[in-house]
Amino acid sequence: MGSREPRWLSTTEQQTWRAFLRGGRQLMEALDRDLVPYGMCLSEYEIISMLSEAPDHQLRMSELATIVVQSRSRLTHTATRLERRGWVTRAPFPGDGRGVLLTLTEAGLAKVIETAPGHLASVRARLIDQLTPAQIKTLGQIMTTVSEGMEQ
Amino acid sequence: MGSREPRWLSTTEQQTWRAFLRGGRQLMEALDRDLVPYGMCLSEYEIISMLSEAPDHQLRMSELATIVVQSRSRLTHTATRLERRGWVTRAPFPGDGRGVLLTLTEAGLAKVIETAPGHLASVRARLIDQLTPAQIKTLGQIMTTVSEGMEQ
DNA sequence: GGAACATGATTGAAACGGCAACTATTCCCG
DNA sequence: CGGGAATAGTTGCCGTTTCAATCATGTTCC
Repeated sequence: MGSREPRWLSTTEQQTWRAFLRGGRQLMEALDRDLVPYGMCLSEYEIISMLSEAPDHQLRMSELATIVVQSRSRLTHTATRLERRGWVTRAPFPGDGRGVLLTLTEAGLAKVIETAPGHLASVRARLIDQLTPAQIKTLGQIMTTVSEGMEQ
Repeated sequence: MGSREPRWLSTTEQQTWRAFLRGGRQLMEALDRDLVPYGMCLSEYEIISMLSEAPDHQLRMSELATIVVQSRSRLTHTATRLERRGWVTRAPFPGDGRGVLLTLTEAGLAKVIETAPGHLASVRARLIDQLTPAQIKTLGQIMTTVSEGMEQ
């Protein structure tokens, strides 16, 4: 039944898709590079940054994994590394013996505070300040749509 | 001189940035997952796909690395893997003894042709078909701007 | 209550990617 | 022309990520 010929992308669609791929890769790479002087990469910063905003600076592993879009296994490994650096600690999750609560330490919070301005400047320079307010708003709508279309 | 207080992101700016991070990660992850049945990941598909569009199905390593935004080292490793699967071959680059020309094999081309429709459907379902034509156009402009701001 | 199933997290091994060192070639310029 | 600098690519090592298997706890339902 379904046509065997796929619906190819129009010129505009293809340009958009290619620009998204290339631009996205370049952006992530640059943000990672900008974090090297602080001794971490973006995915690690995301973790301690999310923790710093959470109530009591703590989140359950599974919830955190969902927020930062990482596999449970990856978060386990990364959390172990962050723990070794003294930025987070593990504790049993109250009320559910399966859960683990990840908590930001004083040193971890200090690291977030130290890193945030530089990272923020990086995001501004490479993304936000390159766009008009209208583009920023549209980009937010687009990526929210994409994201929502992906949750299950 | 420069203010010590950074210019924080406005609510809209922050929402956009977070949605971009999350949505981008989710999208890339989904596209990778959709390629598993074909025995490759997105970054590998990009390589053989670009080769399939190039004159004589061949490109110089350095040029290809720039196009797909991968480090030379990474491309070397990946090319070796693709070579082992019989999808590409290496040859000296004519006219420049330092260069290496990567060529798509018959089998490699067949693999691209086999994979393209499914991958295309994936990009459509998860990104393109979720957006209005106006959004698609704007997204293209945005990501082109971001990309151009990053060259050099 | 307990068997079957689902969920949360960890583990170890293998695959992948980044970095720095290295080789080979080409370019630049006196 | 020749020596130093730049460019292209590879290599080995090591840190990171994935994958499948595992363990522990929770939930469901007869």
